Formats: sequence, structure tokens, C-alpha cells
Amino acid sequence: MADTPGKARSSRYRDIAARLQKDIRLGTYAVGNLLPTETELMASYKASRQTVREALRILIEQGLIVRRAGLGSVVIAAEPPVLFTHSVKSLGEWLRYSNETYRDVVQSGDIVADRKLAAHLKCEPGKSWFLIEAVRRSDQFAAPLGWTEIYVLRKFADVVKRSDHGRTPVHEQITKMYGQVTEHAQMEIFVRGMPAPIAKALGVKTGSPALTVVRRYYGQREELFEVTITTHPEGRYTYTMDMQRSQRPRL
Amino acid sequence: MADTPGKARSSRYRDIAARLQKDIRLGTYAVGNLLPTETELMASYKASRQTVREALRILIEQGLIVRRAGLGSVVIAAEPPVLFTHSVKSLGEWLRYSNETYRDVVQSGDIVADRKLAAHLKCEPGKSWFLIEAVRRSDQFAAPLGWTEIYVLRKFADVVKRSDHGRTPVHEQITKMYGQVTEHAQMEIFVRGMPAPIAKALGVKTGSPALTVVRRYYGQREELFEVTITTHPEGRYTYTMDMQRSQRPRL
DNA sequence: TTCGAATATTTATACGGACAAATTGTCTCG
DNA sequence: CGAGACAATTTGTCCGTATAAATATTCGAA
Repeated sequence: MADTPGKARSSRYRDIAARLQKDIRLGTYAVGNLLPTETELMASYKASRQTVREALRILIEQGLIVRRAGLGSVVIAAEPPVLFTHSVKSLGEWLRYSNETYRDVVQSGDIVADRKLAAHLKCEPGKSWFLIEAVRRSDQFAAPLGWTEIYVLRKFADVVKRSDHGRTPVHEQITKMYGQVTEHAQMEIFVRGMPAPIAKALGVKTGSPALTVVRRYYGQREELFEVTITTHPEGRYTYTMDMQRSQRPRL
Repeated sequence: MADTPGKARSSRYRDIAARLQKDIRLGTYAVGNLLPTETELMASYKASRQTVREALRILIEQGLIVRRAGLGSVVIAAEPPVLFTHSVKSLGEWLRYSNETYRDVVQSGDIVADRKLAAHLKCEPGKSWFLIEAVRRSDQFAAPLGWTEIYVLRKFADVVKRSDHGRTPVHEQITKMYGQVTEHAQMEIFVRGMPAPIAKALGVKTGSPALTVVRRYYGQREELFEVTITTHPEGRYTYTMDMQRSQRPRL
């Protein structure tokens, strides 16, 4: 009962905003058209410019209009767009690994992408990467949680030398060491039969059900700088995600 | 080159905002403490109240402060919180099913949750649900994409009678028919061996790799009103998701 | 000491005015 | 017809002032 009709304290500019919202919703001011100018609104609502502008600010926040000097207030939506958002404070949270897990590096070295790997990595065949192979383990259980292949640009190869390497997501280490920040990330989840080499490393049967998660990290100009491929045996990993109906993510 | 240093046109209030941001970041105004009052800022920056307030508005939008009448401006963060957000305009988009897929209902009827089902549905054992079982198919391929179990509250059972039933997400149909809106949704993805009954229906081997996706839809007061469990054979479904670094989701 | 009323402080809302900057349209000149 | 100068319109920025509402503080009474 704290977020439902009745909450909004009354005030002049809120009233004006509400009436404009209604007019937009009902089509009096259609999408693509202009709202009346500030001067006109001042006259029709008998309010000061400050008050009118405060009302229009609400419409901007709701994503109903955009305003530009010399042009006016353009209606861009008839209703506040409903959005479902999922937000995390760090991509580590996104992965949903608890702090009790860590990576146990098996080996690392340079590798050149063949046609198949290039497809997974969404890069051109022949491109060089630095590959880190590791087993993800938990402090709590003896059995490994999964197998991780981490591909990073060769210039970032030194991340393996960091003391916190096994406990921190590699993309965060790259940010700390080289200033490369993640602007955008992508995840793919699919199921496959467990490949033989990974099966051997994890101690499960080849061809048994495996969950594979591919994560791609992009920098400033959509530059792909890291890809991780994680493969989990049955029962060792569940991905969960929540979405909230809202226009802005909750902090 | 359109979102990097240099973009911000200079103006009085932006300058003040920038200096306050810096002071907050450097700890001059620590988290939990109060910023100077509007009157003090007017004096120290030789600006009008309007200008000072405009500057403070920027800090609010960045999530650095909250303001309350009679109290002041409380610093709540030293830096704009970095958020990674994933947003969709409708939960149908979230599912990533293209429009060329549809549900082919096999059977439907009432069911009472036993202990095991109650765990999946996160409800008390003994609760009644209306279950719709269907095969998800594509216009393009002969092979079925997966098996779907849809559990809805019994009062919503009539959704199966809708003509568009097979082509529209059930939670949207419930919204249209009963006004029940989704405020919050949850997804779980894991791998398991294909259960025998589903294997039979889909024409694949029992125990072969299967991707299972559980989606829970919650209404106004966290009331769970629909759960769907979808099971896909290997190679028939890949879940993908993008996340953007931003404080607010892109419309 | 504790509770409540009165007081002080601070932001919220609202009015007025002025000039700058951005955009569009018009007009003139070649 | 096209380019550039000019004018008109509209929002952006900034100043001043006043009153209301929300919160914190002070102080008196029980």
C-alpha cells in the first residue's frame, strides 16, 4: 500500500503532468507530434514557466517526450514503456558463483583459432588468443563444479600471474591491470553431451548431459576482449535470474 | 566519440555538479554525511538557488545523493553505481522464442502438487494447479523444439479456450483475460537427463542431455500465479542474453 | 526524566523576469 | 536553383523572491 494509487502528493506541476499524460495516452497529442509550447501551456494552465517545465520534466523521465531547443516537445510514446529489467552491480554477480568457488588453473598458453573455435568466439579464423584452462571448484564440495576455458587477447596474458587470479573474475582483473572496461557482455546457454577431454578432467562419463555457458566481454568500441566457455556436469550448476517490472533498475 | 569526455556543454550548474561530484569522490563529503545546504552552496558558488538545485538534481540522477525537506542532501554513494542491465519490452522477448514457434497442446486438467512438484513450483504440497502440457514446435522444422508444462492457478484455467492460445505466452493471455499483471518473474536454467515420458513424446533417448528452463511469474503481492517448465533436447534451443553497462536501461 | 508543543532549519513548490543557444523557415543574392 | 545571411520561434540557462511542507531541535510541563 505504499506504491499504489494515492501515493502521489498533490502539486500544481504533478497535476499538469497528469493531464498531459492523459492527453498523450488518449491521442490528443499523437506520437510524433509536438506538445504545445511552454508559453502556450503557461497560458492554458495559468501556471508559471517553472511549473510547466517541472511538469514536462516528469514526462521526460517517463520516456513520453523528448525536448530540444528551437524545436519543441516531441511525443515519442503514448504510454510509459513497460520494461522488465534485470540488473546486477557487477558481472560477477551475474555469473551467480558464490565466493566459495575458485578456479584451479590446469594450463595456459597461446592458441590460434581454427574455424570451429572462431565460430564460438565470434572472431576471424587465424586470430591469436591466450587460453587459460581451469577447473572450477568449491570449498564445500570435493567434486569439481565445471571446466572453464578462458580466452583473452594476448596482450592481457599476464593476468594469470596475479596472486588473486583464481578467485576473481578475469575480466575484472583485466580492468584493474590494463584499464580495459567491459561496456557490454553477452551470454549463451545451451546443452550438449560432455566432450571427452572435459569428461576426463571432471571425472564424469563422456556424452553425459552437460550445461555449457559462453560469455563474451566487449570493451569500448564493441571490441571483444574475453570469452569464457564453462561446461558443467548435471546437477552441479543452476543459472537463475530475476526480472522486475520497472522503468529503472533498482539500485 | 559521442559519449566520451568533451561532450558535456559547459554551463554553470554542470560545473557545480562536477565539483560536487569530485568532492564526494575524494571524501570531502563522505557517504552518510550531509552536503552543504542550498543556501551555503549559493554563497560558496555565487550562484542562484535555481542553479544550485539544478546541479543537485544531476547528483540525484547519478544516484550519489538523496534529498529530503527539513533534512538536507545525504550522500549515499561516492561514485555513480555501475550497473549492468538487461531489459526487455516484454517477457515474450525474454524467452527468445521467435514468432515462428507455437505450442501444440497435448492435454490439460487439474492437478494437485505432490512434494516433488511443490518444490519445483515453490508452493506448499497439496495446492491445486491447472496443468497444460504441450509440445513446442516450429513452422520451419519437423522436429519438436521441446516439451512444455504450464501450471496456472485454477481460476485461470479458461485460457486454454482462447483462439490464440498456442501462439501467445500464457501469462499475457492471463493479463488480457483476467487483468492479472506480472510484476516480477524468475528463471532457472539447468541440465538433466531427459525424463522417460518427455523423451517418448519428443522422440529422443531417455537420459540424453536436456536443457530445462523453469519460469515463475509473480503478480502484485508476490503472488505466484504461473510456472512453466520447458525441456529441450540437445541442439534445439540456446538461451542468449545481452547486458549493457549503464545506470538506466535503454528504451 | 519523558512527552509534547513550539521553534528553527532545510528542501519543495511556485511566481516573476532576462538573455543565450538551437532550430526552422524565409529571403536575398549570385 | 543553391548558398548564405537573417529573422522568428522555442527550449536552455540563470537570476530574484516568496510561501509551504517536512524534519530536526529546543524547551517547558507533568
